[in-house]
Amino acid sequence: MSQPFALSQVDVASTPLERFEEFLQSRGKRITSQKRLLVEHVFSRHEHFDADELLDELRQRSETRQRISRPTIYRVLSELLDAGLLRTMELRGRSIYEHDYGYPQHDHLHCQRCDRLVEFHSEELNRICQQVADEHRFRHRSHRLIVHGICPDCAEQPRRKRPVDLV
Amino acid sequence: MSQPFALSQVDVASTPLERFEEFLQSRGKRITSQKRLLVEHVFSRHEHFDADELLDELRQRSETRQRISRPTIYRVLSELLDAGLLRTMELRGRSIYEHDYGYPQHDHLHCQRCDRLVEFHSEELNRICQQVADEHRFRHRSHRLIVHGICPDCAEQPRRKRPVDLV
DNA sequence: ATTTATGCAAATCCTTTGCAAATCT
DNA sequence: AGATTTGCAAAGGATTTGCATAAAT
Repeated sequence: MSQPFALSQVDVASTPLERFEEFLQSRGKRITSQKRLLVEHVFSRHEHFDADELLDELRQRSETRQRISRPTIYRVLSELLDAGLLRTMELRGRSIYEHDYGYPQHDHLHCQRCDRLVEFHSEELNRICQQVADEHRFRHRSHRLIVHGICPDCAEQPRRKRPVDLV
Repeated sequence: MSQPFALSQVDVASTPLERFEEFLQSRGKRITSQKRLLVEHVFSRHEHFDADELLDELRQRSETRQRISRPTIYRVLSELLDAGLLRTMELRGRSIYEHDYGYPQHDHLHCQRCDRLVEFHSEELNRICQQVADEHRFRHRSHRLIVHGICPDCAEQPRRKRPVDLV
């Protein structure tokens, strides 16, 4: 859970799974069916999710009768963070994960009513972060901005309670 | 834990405690010695803190042999959030609280090595948040930006582990 | 007198860990 | 074979809740 992983310039891994396998190899870690299953599932859609949702979804995929346990979910997620394939943020006391490989840096709008997450990108914001860090002589590594508010849908139909999914 | 609290235009409460008392009254809640103690302690310094630190500190203030229990800490903190006197953010899986009354809106630089928090203010950032919300037709309520990096001190003495306090 | 708040103990929720058995390389 | 990984059960840490008692209005 620490050192950044630098891809060697020679081999350019293309799929998340390939990249993950390289990462594992470089660390002397092993590739298992659970890890493959999890990575393939996670990168088959571009959605935000938490550990519980992942666990449920993987258990429903009966095709693979390969069950994956909760501890393993957490262990693999942690490796994926180390590998730079996923990013995480805390929302309502739980960790929310999202792709960090092959997707541009972005931040989020969060609907306080239905929990919806909408992504946005702002170069101007990146500039500000860098500038603020410089001013305080911080070495800038990353940032997280969440704009909290009410989404258009919820603004219309007032007061329903978190009806849907994390998009 | 919800409705924004609007101060009536007539009486302008000045101290946090006064404002809290007004809030409590408006909700038919009661003012107790524990609440007073907690509010006075919290607003006697302008620092970030978590529930545990607060509990320890209040227990050391032996002047008041009024002990305050952990559940009560959490209950009062929650009221203070509702009252708009405190704001909170999640850091390393725990809630960090800070003043939200009498202090200008600001965001934070966070040192990933020693956990130090440094505040900064940026009008430009506020503008961007408003603009992004508008673009997505969100009703903007608030935002949270944390710039993660390494503070100047930690950059010098590499690799020591979270030596200090949350400033 | 009534109603809300407190403190205790226990429960919850999310996440992590110890350990023996199973799986990679 | 030898090392890592898994799954299970149980532990952990932060926060919340049920309930009887204490305190506020």
